[in-house]
Formats: sequence, structure tokens, C-alpha cells
Amino acid sequence: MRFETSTIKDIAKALGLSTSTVSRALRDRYEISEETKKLVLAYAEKVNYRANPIARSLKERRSYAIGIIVSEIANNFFSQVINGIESIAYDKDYHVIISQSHESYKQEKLNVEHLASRSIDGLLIALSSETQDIEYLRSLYAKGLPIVFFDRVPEDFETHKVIANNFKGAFDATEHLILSGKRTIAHLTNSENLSITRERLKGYQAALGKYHIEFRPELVKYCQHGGMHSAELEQAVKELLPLQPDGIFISSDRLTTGCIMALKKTNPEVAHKIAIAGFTNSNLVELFSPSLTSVKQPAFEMGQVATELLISMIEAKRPIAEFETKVLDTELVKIAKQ
Amino acid sequence: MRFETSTIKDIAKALGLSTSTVSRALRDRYEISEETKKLVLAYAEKVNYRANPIARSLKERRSYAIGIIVSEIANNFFSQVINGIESIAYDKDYHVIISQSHESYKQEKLNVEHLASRSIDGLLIALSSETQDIEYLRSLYAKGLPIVFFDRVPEDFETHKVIANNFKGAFDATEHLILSGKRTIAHLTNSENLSITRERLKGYQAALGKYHIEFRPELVKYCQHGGMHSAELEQAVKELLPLQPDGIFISSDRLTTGCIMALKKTNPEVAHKIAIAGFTNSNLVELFSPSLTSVKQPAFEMGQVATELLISMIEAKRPIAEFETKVLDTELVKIAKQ
DNA sequence: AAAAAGTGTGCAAACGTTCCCAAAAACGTT
DNA sequence: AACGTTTTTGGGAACGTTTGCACACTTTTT
Repeated sequence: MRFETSTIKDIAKALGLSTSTVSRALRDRYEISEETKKLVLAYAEKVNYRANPIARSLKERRSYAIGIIVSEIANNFFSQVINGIESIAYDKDYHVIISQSHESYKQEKLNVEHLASRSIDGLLIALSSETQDIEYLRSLYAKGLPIVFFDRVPEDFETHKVIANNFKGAFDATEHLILSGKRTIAHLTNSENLSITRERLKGYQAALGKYHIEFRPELVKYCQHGGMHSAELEQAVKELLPLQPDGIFISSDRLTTGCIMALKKTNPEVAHKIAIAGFTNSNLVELFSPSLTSVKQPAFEMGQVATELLISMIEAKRPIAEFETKVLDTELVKIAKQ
Repeated sequence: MRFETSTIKDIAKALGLSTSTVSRALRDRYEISEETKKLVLAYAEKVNYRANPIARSLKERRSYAIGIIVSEIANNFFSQVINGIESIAYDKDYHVIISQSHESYKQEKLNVEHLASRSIDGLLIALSSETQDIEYLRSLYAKGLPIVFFDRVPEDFETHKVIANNFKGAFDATEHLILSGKRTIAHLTNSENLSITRERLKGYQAALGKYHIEFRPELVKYCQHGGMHSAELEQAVKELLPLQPDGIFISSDRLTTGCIMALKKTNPEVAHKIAIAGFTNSNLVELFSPSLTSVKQPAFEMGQVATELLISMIEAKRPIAEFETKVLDTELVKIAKQ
């Protein structure tokens, strides 16, 4: 059972032309007479000709495909990033292949290598929370695969990167908690491997500093698996509560929802007494109880910018010398307690 | 800037063999001596040879790619289906290309045609809420593109389909509302075009019938855009409230969350007085306020089953005569009011 | 009127595979 | 030793494009 379509050869034969002439007419290249061009285009239209992208890819040695690695598409932040990526990619006639690492280093590496062997033209990646060793990415990059990092980026990798202003986002959220009267503010965050973890921690510390509140390391809890396992979160909450925090600043989407869930499950009586501010792009926060203040990242825009940078790398004639790290502002969405 | 890898030709040259011999050794086909096979495999391993999938696709006239169309990946139901699809596809060495219709017919058609021209081997699709005319799918199907429908399926299309037991899911949810004492139960649902809309309506009616509650058509509100526009939902809620329902049965993921959102926004005082039961696969329902009873679809499994059926169609030697419609059971998750 | 320049077309190779067909090598049988 | 049979290998076409080069024809220049 196979899918049949007409080819350039068919058109050439039908019109008594050579394949090269037909190809040129279709691609509108080189010198070709208006007359034959019209003839070919009309006939192609009639038989509903579609160029075979596989043949084209083979010939041009590129696939017009972009690989994407995120931890999970079920995460609103990432699904919004993907929408941004698609909006640009589609326009420029690339298609995207999405893979999920589920926060696992092994899965991430496997997926990247699978994508690379599928001949993608470039890669957009947000690292998994487990990832420490990016040697495999370096090696692909050295072989000529363009890579742009977004959100979770490595420090020592010379390429384009797109991130949110994590420092400011964290600072604003923490300051908001302080201004609403909280003094014992815990910080629940991701694996220390991640750039976002370090930057957001700094923002948290800076806000405490501004209001002369002592930074207490025991109030900071790291989750190695980014909240993929509920046990991990429950453990963190269990360790945090005896310190009697009156506010928690949480550092990522999955952790924010997971933490509220864990709070409700293990200590429903205190769940409503602790003020929560967290990074999340969930479009359902308005429904949450307890309610929370959220830091929203410009996810769609992040996807767009990253894709533009990647495509510029793919289509660059010469090796790129100057790399950019774009920083996009976050937005603090306060929700009044009901 | 291009990505360079070694090819069969390179190996053949290095080893003083012909490309055909190398190809056979790698694919382990036909008669080939153990000795040369080992030699080739060892060398291939050494240079980290990866077959070029594009060349293979061109030769074999297939892409090992499966197209997926869903309305949105940000919807938990669909992201879970996609995870199910990937789990099977990956195993069988297919990759998937995901497209979103955003509940728009135009976008859906555009995406499908784009995918088809990208030479996918098969298509998995859940129709958009706007879709009425599936002529374009018929035409692709007639040309030999295998298609499997899931969740939102057309009635008059002879192919494999995978759906949830929508009737029973709707029946159970409605019955649950009735058993908890509700008598005026509204039904908020999707576009009438969709199979799921019709089936769930029947389940709702059957439950009412079983308890001798009169079916009142004015209590049923349709949302043409599946809740993509908040205005649509607010309008429906506005029309429903004067009828003083004490319960609402909602027919899809997006609508369920959207409806609660609309209720809270427009009439916060009654939001907690109306019992809600709805189809949703959100993994955040436990956080919602007001809480609700949810009907969960076996999304992951649905993706797996659909993919298995699709791959069987793709790899079938002869045209398939018998088509199946698999029906999977839903699960009712009750949440105690807090 | 001949040479030069410009324009439109076709030929053929190439991209990296797979696989049919034929040739060569190895082996066994009389 | 000559032949037939089996096993292993190589040659080369094909998949559907793109594109450098050559050729033929037309137009312009000298």
C-alpha cells in the first residue's frame, strides 16, 4: 500500500521537456522563458504536483526539520514554547520534531542522538534536570549541528541562548512575599545542575538582602528530579514545615503545582496559611486553591526568538563568530486571596 | 555549515568491498559470509556509521514518520495520547510529527496537507471541533495514505478508530450527580459536529432517563469552538444560570476548566454551590476550587492502540478489508468536597 | 557578413541507499 | 579432472530531485 503522486519526470514526459527545465520552472531559477514556465506551472497545478521533500533533502543534504527537546509537553511552559517555535518554523517552511526527556539524562541523550541520526538541520533544547555531562552535545555541535539552548542552558557552551530574566523574576516574586508581610520564606527549587536554579536562587537571595532578611540555607530545598516524583516533593515539604515558613517561593512549573499538591495531601490544615509564589505558566492558576502568585515566563516569545536564532545559524553561509544570549522579561501575576 | 557523517561508500572504499556487500552486511540480509559481516560491522562501529534515513526513505518510498493532528498539545488529554503514541512509535522505529489544529478546520486541513506533502507514512487524527467536511481526508486516504482516527472520529469513514466509551463515561458522571442529590443538571458540551458530543449527550440523557428526570433541551449548551474563546463559555454560563442548575455535566477537558473559570469570574457566589462533573485528564484537578468529579479517558492507552493499528495498516502487504473500532473504558474520579 | 553576446533548453552526474542480476569463488560429486 | 551446485561478492540501476556544463538558437555588435 503506497502513496502515489506525480513527479517531475512525469511532468517532463507529459510536456515533452527535460526534467531540468521542469525543475527550473518550478523553482523559478535561472533563465527560463515565461512561456514554458507558465506551461509547467499550469500543468503542475492541474496534476496537483508536490515536490518530494525526501528527494530534495537527499540532494540538498538537509532535511528542513528542526529537533526540539523539552522535558515534557504536558507542561504548559513548554507547550507554549513549542507553539512559538512552530509559529516561526512553519513560516520558514521547516517542520519540527518534538522529543521529551521526562527530566532524564539518559532519555535526553537517546532522543538527541536519534534526532541527529534522522538528519535534523538544527536542535532546540532545554536541558533535563538530571543533565550534567553535555559532552555528547559538544560532539554533535563540533560535527556541524547547529544548536540553540533555551530556558535551561549550559554556561560553558558557545552558541546562541534564550532565557528569561530569572534573576528578576525570582527577585520580584520574593519581594512580593516580603511586602505582603512574610519573613520566613522558604525556597523550593530544581536540581542544582540547572542554570535556572542558580539564577533564581540569586534573585531570591537578593530580595531577602534588600529587606535585611537573613538567608537561611536550610530553607532551600532542591529537587533532583524536578518534581517528576511526588515522593521527592512530599519529602521536601516534610522537611520544610517544621521550620514554620510563612511563605514559599517555588522555582518551576512542575514544582509549583507539585508542591501545592503535596501540601494539600500531607498538611491540608496549613496549606492555606502559607503564601505561595512560584514560576508557572499554567493557564489554570486561577482555579487553584490555595491560590498563588505566579511568575510567568514569555514562553511563546522564547520559542520564537530561539527558532529565529537557530534558523539563522542553519542558513548562515559562514561559521558564526558572535553568539547572543537573549534575556526576556518575566511577568508577576498577583492573585488576591479569595 | 553541514553535518558530515560516513556513508556506505566510505566503508566500502576503506574495506575494498562493494557498496552492495556493505549494505547487506549492515542489514543482515541475504547470504553473506560471517567473516565479511563481522569485518564490516566492526568498521562501521569504529567510524560510528549511521545509515542516512533520507536516502533510505527515498529508496524505499516511505519515511518512517507518522503524522499526528490534535487540537492542542497544551491539553493534558492530548499530551497523554501523544505519550502513548510515542511509546509505540519509538519502539518500532518511527518518528512522529505533531501538528495542532487549535480547533480550526482551516488549520487542520492545512496541517494535514502539509504533513502529507512531507511524505508521512500514516496519519493519526482527532478532528477539530469545527470540522464538518472530511472530503480532503477521503481523498488522501483514497490515494493510499493510511489514517486512524482517535477520540473525535467521523461516522462514515471506513478505517480503524479508537475511542473512549463516551456513552458510559457520560452516563456515570451524570448518574453520580443524580446520586448526590442533584436534579437540575445542565450539560455543557462541544460542537455538535463531533462524535464525542453526540455520544456523551446520549449517556447524559440515558442517566436522566434511568432516574425519571425529564430531559430539558434548554439545559444543553453547545460551544462551537470547544472553549477556545472565553467569551463563548461566559455566554453559555450566562444563559445557563437563570435556569438554576444544581449540577453541570461538562463534556470535554478544555470546556471543563474553561467553565469553572467562567463561573468563578462571572458568578463567584454560586460557583461553589453547583456540583460539577466533567471529562478532563488534567493532572491538576486536585488543586481546583471548586472541586469537581472528573471522567478520565485512558489517553495513554488510546495513543498506543491507535498507533498499533496505524502501523499495522502501514506495514500491511495487502489492502485491509476489516476495520476495527476499539472502545476503551473511562474512569470516574470522585473528589470529596473539602 | 561574421563574430560576440545573450537566452533557453537538455544531458548527465550527484545525493546515499537497496536490491536485482550476473559473475566469481568455493565446494562436492561422479 | 570435469562438471554441477551452492555460497559469496560486485556491477549498476533506481528512488526524485538539483545543478554545472554544453549546446543550439536568437539577438546584438563590430
